[in-house]
Amino acid sequence: MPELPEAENIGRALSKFLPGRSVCRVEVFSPAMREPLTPLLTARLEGLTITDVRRRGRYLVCGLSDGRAFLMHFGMSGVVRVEPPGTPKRKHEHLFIHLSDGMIFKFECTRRFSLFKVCSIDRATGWPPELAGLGVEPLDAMFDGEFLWKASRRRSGCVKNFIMDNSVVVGIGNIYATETLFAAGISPERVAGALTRPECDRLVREAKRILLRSIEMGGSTISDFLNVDGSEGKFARELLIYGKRGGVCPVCGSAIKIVRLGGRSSFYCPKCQK
DNA sequence: AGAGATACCTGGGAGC
DNA sequence: TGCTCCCAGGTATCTC
Repeated sequence: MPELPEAENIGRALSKFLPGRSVCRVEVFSPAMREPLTPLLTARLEGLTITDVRRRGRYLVCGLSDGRAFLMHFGMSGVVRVEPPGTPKRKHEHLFIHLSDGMIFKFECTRRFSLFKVCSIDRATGWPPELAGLGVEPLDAMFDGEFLWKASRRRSGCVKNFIMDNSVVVGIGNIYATETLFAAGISPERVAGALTRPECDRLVREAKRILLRSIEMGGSTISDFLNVDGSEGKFARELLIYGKRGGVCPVCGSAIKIVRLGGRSSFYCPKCQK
């Protein structure tokens, strides 16, 4: 499932391919994902050139020559492909954008949690208004131990839900939150407001390390721009605790426990994580 | 304001 | 084999 590292890699690949190409025609096959796709057909995109591709959290923003942009989010199952004409349409491909060079930009989403819409760009922020309210980028220098410590004061919820809160820090989903807490030796059930300053330092350090490692691993799976997918890449092999139902801790051998937090399964080692 | 629950959606797996 | 049920996930929205 695409999380921040996947969005980063898809964005990097698309930023080498899309800018400079123009939209010839838009084809919509399904009425809705997270929002209806039909407005794309009346958005008069034909003739507009894609100017740039930027990432914010798990969103990608593709600038257009008229000052507007495409806003994309991959939900859980979003896949982007660029293919030549004649390639058979897959079952869950909901949108084709025919480009000036004949290639077709395709958006696939099995579970329809993805977002694809045309939006404006706020002059003050340089980003779509839809993205106002997002928290800091986890790889930004602003995201440090002091930031996390201050942001967590008087927060009574558990630390796992706190670091997954997109209004605090963006792009840390269930998998990376689980792995980060394991690496930092902090129980997912700890009250966020009770974290110590050194614990916040560890959390931030491990989150950055794991995200960067995952970006690096995913990068090598994108060999060309004909198949820019959102698969998990090789990092999935390096998961130490996420999804290890019935398994044991790779550090101490204790049985891995599962607790449901915020409606999501949280794997942790009761001995290594306090 | 913050926290928790719920809905959205589909495919895959378990259990009968 | 075929049916039902549950689970996975991010985000928006609702309630308390």
